[in-house]
This record gives sequence, structure tokens and C-alpha cells, in this order.
Amino acid sequence: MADDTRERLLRAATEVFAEKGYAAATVREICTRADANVALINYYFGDKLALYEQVLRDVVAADPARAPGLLGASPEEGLRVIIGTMLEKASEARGNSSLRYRLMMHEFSHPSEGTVRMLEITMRPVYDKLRTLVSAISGLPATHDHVRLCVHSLLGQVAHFAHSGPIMEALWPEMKLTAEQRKMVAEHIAGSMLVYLRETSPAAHL
Amino acid sequence: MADDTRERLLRAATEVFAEKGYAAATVREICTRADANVALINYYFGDKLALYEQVLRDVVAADPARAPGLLGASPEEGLRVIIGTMLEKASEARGNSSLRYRLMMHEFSHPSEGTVRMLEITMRPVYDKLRTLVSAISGLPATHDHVRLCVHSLLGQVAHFAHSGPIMEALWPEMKLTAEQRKMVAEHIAGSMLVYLRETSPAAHL
Amino acid sequence: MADDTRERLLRAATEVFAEKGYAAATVREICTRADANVALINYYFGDKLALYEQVLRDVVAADPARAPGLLGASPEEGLRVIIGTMLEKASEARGNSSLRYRLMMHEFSHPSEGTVRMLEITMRPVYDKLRTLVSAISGLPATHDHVRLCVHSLLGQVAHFAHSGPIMEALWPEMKLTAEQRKMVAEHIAGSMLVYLRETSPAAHL
Amino acid sequence: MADDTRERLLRAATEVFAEKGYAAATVREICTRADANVALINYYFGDKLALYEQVLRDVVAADPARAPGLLGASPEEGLRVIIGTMLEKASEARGNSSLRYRLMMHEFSHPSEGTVRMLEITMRPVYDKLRTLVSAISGLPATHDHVRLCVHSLLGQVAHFAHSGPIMEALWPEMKLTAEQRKMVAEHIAGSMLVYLRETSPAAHL
DNA sequence: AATGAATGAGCCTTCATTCAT
DNA sequence: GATGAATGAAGGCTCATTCAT
Repeated sequence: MADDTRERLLRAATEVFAEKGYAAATVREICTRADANVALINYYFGDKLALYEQVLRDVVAADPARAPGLLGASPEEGLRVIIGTMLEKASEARGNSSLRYRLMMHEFSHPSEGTVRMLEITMRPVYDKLRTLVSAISGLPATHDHVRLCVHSLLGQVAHFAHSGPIMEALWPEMKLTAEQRKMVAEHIAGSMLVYLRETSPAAHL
Repeated sequence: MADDTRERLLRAATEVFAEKGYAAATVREICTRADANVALINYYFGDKLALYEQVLRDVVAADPARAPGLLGASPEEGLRVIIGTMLEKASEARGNSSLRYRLMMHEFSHPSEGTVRMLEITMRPVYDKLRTLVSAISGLPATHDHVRLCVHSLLGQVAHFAHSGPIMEALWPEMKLTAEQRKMVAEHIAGSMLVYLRETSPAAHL
Repeated sequence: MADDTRERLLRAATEVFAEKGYAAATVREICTRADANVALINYYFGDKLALYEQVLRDVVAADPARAPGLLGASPEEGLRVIIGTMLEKASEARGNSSLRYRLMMHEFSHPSEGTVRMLEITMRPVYDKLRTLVSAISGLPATHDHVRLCVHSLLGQVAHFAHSGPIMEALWPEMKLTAEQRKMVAEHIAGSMLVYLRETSPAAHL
Repeated sequence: MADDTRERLLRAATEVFAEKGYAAATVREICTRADANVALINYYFGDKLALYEQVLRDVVAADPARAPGLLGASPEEGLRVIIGTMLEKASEARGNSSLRYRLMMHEFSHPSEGTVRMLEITMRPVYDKLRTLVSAISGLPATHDHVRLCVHSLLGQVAHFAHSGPIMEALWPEMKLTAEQRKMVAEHIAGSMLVYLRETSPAAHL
């Protein structure tokens, strides 16, 4: 029952923090939602901030970036797969990923002490994988500015399509990132990058 | 003197809301920073929420997106200019744009009633301008999915480079969006898009 | 009315802290007793600790050690007067002095950061005055160990008679430090010291 | 093992109560320090207050005042020995005596029902012994005010030198009651009293 | 005899808000 | 228009205590 309660508290906290943000979230609501006593947050986590950090850590731990099926594929195929996966994971409605995003938005707009370290853990694997792929495709070293710019372009686009709900709703209401649309977007992002890389890679000038 | 105080309150409120978010911002800090009495927020605006809404309204009203110098330029040139301008505005350290962004981040992560409408007002002009340009370059109608995808790709990239401070710090610490780097990034975004559009436009297949 | 409330809070706080000690005292009781809102402690003093320190400072400020009538008197007479005064001030029933003592007992048994500094301010004047007198009587310099020992003996005896209520009640119930008894005690303390000093002073050996 | 745990709890409680006072002491810290479960205090003692009372009872029971080596000595020598012993016991840094004192300070500043009785038990033996000695030296009956005054003077001085840490630190920082200093102080207290008694005893006037 | 999860009360503090002036 | 004292509600946290095991 103990672990169960702790688990319920974590789940409730994730929800409430995602919905209201750290400041607006109240310990009492979290406990109520978890059907637990107020004092248990102190008992299990220490205080509200420690709970928040635990939530962030858990959410990060559920790393969505370990895309399978990359082995043996060509770099071009790898790029397509990883971008498709990111979009897919990111747009799982109402699931952990949604909460994940909202929590990250909070962290982005009000970076806390641990934000950078958290991002380092979360993003680094995808980032490096993308750099390897782009490097392989372009023929440039992974440390080259061109490679980095391209990778950030990819990240930026994925983030935008996956996470800017309100913007999309305002500017392109039909885009709801359905499975079909997701496929189209992924192909657009990966495809345009591949076109660009092909055109600008040193090899292109042979 | 009355309008002056009201103005000071608004300015202070914009700052504090941007720095702390709605919930974490306190009426007292706003008043202190505005060098005004605590009771004046209620006196002038009714309550904290009303003040927040007024701040949002003002921030939106100060539309920073009207890029000058676009007249007469070729669509390609226009694209370059508008993207350069967006990046520039967005990276103005302590200016209105910075506050603007942080407020928007809040709105994004906790969309309120007015968020969509606010975005509609803020983003629409840039969005439509970009569509016109991309349409002109690609030869496709502005309503075409391809055009929209490209425009969102542009927005996504700009947003990413301009606003994901913590991500950048974690993944690419050297990228500080200095004037020089801004130029490089703008050229990268606009350039890659132009390459892509050239390659995929119907005209390319003639 | 403002200063009035602040004053009431301070008075109530002095009482409650003296009665219960810092830890056991509750902000709520202080406010209730002062007929004031709970939030006013924060408003006027910051927090409970700051209020406590203010109370200590006030209590100390009411310095009971400035004995009048010392001018022109012989050192021997001065000693008698100052000891009498200390006993008198210290035994004013139920007055500020009583609270003062109880607060000091708290400070002594659980010295806080400011205790030493507080004592420095409170005790130093009496201490130095006593050293001057003893020095004059004994013919030894005020820095001599003998002088210091004697002065501390005096302080210790006064403190004991004035403040060890429970001990007295247990061991010598009749000693209630009435005006008459006070006179006797003062004469005992000062008298015995004078005898001792006379016997041990260098001059005695001439 | 049961008694062992109970014992550990008592020892830990004595320490914590002495260090923090009743109110500021927490059941959890006591249990942690005793390496015991939180619930055991209630199990063994009923509640926190009952534990405190038990601690007081135990501390009182361990009477430290039975000075040895008094038999056969002259009254003058006896006085010197008992005062030396009191000072020594009182200044044992981490021993029972130190805890004892701090607990007593608490009881003094917030006399509880049992305080007087406790003191009666603790102090009475020393008190009566001192009266006997002073009576023998002075030639006055042990019930004489003069004897009582002298005995209280002795107690007051010992208490002051032994226990007023903060005062000493403020007024006479060099006085740390080292073994050497303790000897000096004991000689000062006993010596000055003997001088005084010799001078004022009826025998002196023969 | 001992554990550790769970409880409920209460504490200090903070906040937005109001009111008399 | 503006002030500053005052309010009441609520928030986070801590504590002694209990209960099932």
C-alpha cells in the first residue's frame, strides 16, 4: 500500500503541476486528487519542490527518444524514423507526453536550477543521434556549424508541430496532428531536410 | 499624475508577470516596482486577473511584426528580411519582445480563454505575409498544405532559435544569438527554405 | 491606531514569549492577546523570529542598570547603592523586569545568535561600573583577575537572589525578597564583599 | 533488547530536551538519535510529556552532589572541597551535569508542577551540607539568617561561574573554566567566604 | 517488541483585497 | 487620487500520535 500511495501522489502531482504550473499547484489539491493525507508529501518527498523535481525526473526518465528500428537503416531512413517517432510520442494525446510537454513549457519559460541538467539528460541522446545522422548524410563532421544548425532546425520544427497547440489552433485549425497528418508532417520535415542536405553537401558539388 | 501611475503599474506588471508567471507574481511586488501603493491595483484595474488581462492586451497591441523594407523586394529577398527581423526582435534582450515571449509561453502552457484570440491577433499578420511569400516563390496557392507546412517550419525554426534559451544552453552553449550568429541563423533558415522550395516547386520540374 | 496596534503586539509578544518561550509561543496567541489580526505580525515585524528579536531589543533597551545617586559617593557607598538598585529593579514583581528575567533565562539556556551581543549591551555598563568601584576599593587595576572574580561574584549573588525564584521557594521559602529582605540581602552582598576587599587589598597589608 | 531500547530513548531524550527545550524538541529527533522507531515513545512512555517527566525524574535521581572525601576534614577544608566539586561537576562538558543544568534552566524559567519538588530533592542535600559547614565555621546556628545568606551567596556564585556561559563569553571571554581556572575560582569563592566568616563570626569579636 | 505508513490538527506565513482617511 | 493599516482565507509544512501488521 505504501508504494501505491507514493505512486498515486506522483501521478496526481504530475497532472496538477502540468495543469497549473508549479506556483499555482497546491499541495492540498495534489493530495486530494491522490486520495492521500496532506502530510504524506512531506513524508515521502520532503516538500513541494522536491516532489516537483521528482516529477520532472520521472517524466524525463520515460525517455521517448529511444527510437527502435534504427539499426542497419541508412542515415536517410534513420532520419525519417526518428522524426516520425518524435512526433508520434509527442502527440500522444493526454498521455504522459502531453504532461511532459506542459511541464517542459513551464521549465522553459521559468527555468529552474535543474532545467538545464534535465534537458541535458532528456535531449542529449536525440540531439547526438541526429547530429550523427546529419553528419553521415552531409559528409560534414558532427561538430560543424552547418550540422548543428540543421539539427536545431529539425528540433525546432518537431517541437513546433508537436507542441504549439494554441498556435496551430489559431492559425491552422485543421491541423490536428492526426495519424495521417503526423505522417505528412514527418515526411515534410525529414524530406525538406534531406533535399537541403543533398543540395548543400560537399558531395553535391562533385 | 494619475495616468502616470497607471502606466507605471502596467509596465511593472508586464515585467513581473513575464518573470514569474501569473500565479507566482504578487501584487505587492508589482506595486513596489511601480513605486505605487498596494491598493492601487484594485483601484485602477479591479483585481489581479483584470490587470493581467490588460497587460496581455497591451502587449499584443504593440505588434512588433510589421517588418519594414519589404516593399518592392523580390519574394526571396522578402523572406530573408522577415526572418531576419523576427530573429532580431525576438532576441532583443530586455525589450518588450522578450517580455512578450515569456508572457506567451505562459499562455501557451496554460491557454486561457483569450489565448487563441490573442495569438490570432499577434501571429496572423506574420503568418499571412509568410504564406504570401512562400506562395509566390513556390508557385502554389497560399492555401496549399505544402505552403502551410513550409510556413510553420519557418515559424518553428525561428521560435526555436529565438526562444529556447535553456535548450540552447544545454546543447549548444556557444550559440548565444549574437548579431553575427543571428545573421548566420537567419541565412540558414531562409536559405534552406529557399533551396527546398526551388527544388520542390512545380517550376522546378519544367 | 497603527502605532497602537504595533505596541499591543509587542506587549503581548513579550508576555507570551516570557511565559512560554520562543518555541512554545504561538503567533496566534500573541495576536489574540493583542486583539490583532494574525497577518499583522508579518506586516509589522516580518516574522516570528524578527518579532522575538524586537522584543529582546526592547526589553534590553529598558536598561535597569543606570543607577542614579552615584556621583560624589565613595566607592564603598557606590557599591552598596548599585547592588541595592540591581536587586530592587530585578525584583519588581510582575513588571517588565520579571518578563525580562524569564526571557533572559530562555536566552541563557538556549543562546541564540544575538544573545552575546544583547548581553554585551545590557550587562557591560554595570560590569564596568562595578569593576571601577572594586578597583578603587581594592587598589588593584580594573583588569586584575582578582577584581574580575569579585565582580562576577557580585553579579552571581545578585542574580541568584533576584532571579532564582524556584530555588528559593524550595530551600528558603521565607525569603520572598520583600523590601526589608531586599535591604538585608543587599547589605549582606555588599557588606561581605567590602569586608573581603578590605582584608585582601594591598593596603591592608601596610 | 526491550529495556535497552527504552534506555536509549531516555538517554536521547535527555540530550534533546536539554539542547532544545521541551517545546522545540521533537519526538522524531529523539527517536532518530536513539535509533528507534517513532512509535516507540508512545509505546513505552505514553506521550511526549510523560517522557519528559521521566527524564526529569531520572536526572534528579542521579544526584551528583554527594561529595566524597569530606569525612574527618575540618569545616574549612570541607567548604573548599564541596565548592570545588560543584564547580567541577557543573563544568563537565558533555556529562550528565551539563544536561542536568540545561534541563533545570528550563524548569526555572517555566516552573512546572514538579519543579519545586525536583529542586527540593536535588539541592537539599548540598544546601544542608553547606549550612552545616557554615554554621560550624561561623559558630551560628544553621537556621540563622546570616548562615542562610552565606550559603545562598555560595550557591549563587557557583551557579554563576559554572553556568552563565553566555554572560562569561560576553564579559570575560578568557574565563573558560579550564581546570586551572576552576581551581582559581573555587579558591576565590571559598576563600572569600572564609575571610568573611572569620571576620564576622562571634568568635572574631572575642 | 517493533515497524512504518497514515492521520489530523495546528503552526507560520503569504496573499489579494478592503476600508477609513 | 492615494495611502497604509487591517482582514480573512489559504498555502506549505511539521508534529505528535495512531493503527495495522
